[in-house]
Amino acid sequence: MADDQLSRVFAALADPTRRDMVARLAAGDATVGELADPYDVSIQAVSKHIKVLAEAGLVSQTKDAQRRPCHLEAEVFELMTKWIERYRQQAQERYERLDAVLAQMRGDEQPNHPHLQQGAAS
Amino acid sequence: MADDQLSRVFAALADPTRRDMVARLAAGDATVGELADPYDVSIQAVSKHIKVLAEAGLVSQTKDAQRRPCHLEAEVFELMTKWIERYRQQAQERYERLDAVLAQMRGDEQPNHPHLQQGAAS
DNA sequence: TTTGTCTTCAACCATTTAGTTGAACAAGCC
DNA sequence: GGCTTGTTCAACTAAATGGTTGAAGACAAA
Repeated sequence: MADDQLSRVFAALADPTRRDMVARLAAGDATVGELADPYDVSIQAVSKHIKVLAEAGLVSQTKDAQRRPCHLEAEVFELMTKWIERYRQQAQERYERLDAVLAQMRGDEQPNHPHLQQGAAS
Repeated sequence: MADDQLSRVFAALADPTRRDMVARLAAGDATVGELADPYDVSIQAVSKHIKVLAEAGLVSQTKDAQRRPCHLEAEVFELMTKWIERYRQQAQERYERLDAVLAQMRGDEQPNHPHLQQGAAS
């Protein structure tokens, strides 16, 4: 997998177990053991999942005696939404532009949107 | 990998090459060959990437003679943003609640943390 | 019909991933 | 000190991923 953060975040959330853990953590911090409880896999496996989430910057861990409470880091979500929004919006605009062109082709002669340009991507 | 759509979408976007293709497609439809052009990998590899994006519902392909123009399907983005927003918001609220509790424990009149700028607790 | 272009399929290889078990480490409890 | 609890590390396995090359399918052009 690629080593940039966005890739790590998307990859981390591509696993339903890990998304589930994020959901759990959104409701409140939890230790590794507490997080592992609902699942039918070894605690080591859960520990690995948490490591993946942590390396993506989605959770942080602190120390409490032997325990390692996990905390959701919500800021990273913005990294994703920003990326998503950029292209969602761009696609939306393009769609609307196409719509205008279709309207024009349908015969109305408003000379308003003369340029349907498919430039190279950035 | 898990077989639910959300997993497929996240997994598809975990690859920078595929994110790049999405960016390209947001600017306009493109054939497989056109998409492959900027990259240093075989056209078959690109074809596979497109297949992954298509199976995630991010891209659709139509027919134009031998060509297979790819089109970005922006609706799927909403599936992601919905999931993300849910937990981002939840975590944010929890954070603010915690903040209020801390303020209360401090016994006092300063409702805000220094690092929590917005959302005056009321 | 033959040839060339665009794309996908199939088989293969190297690397990564998600899981396992067993051992180790660290801190509280007796 | 010696046990118990919570977590991680290490080594291993099976499956998935991203890449390759070669062949084949589908269509256009000659």
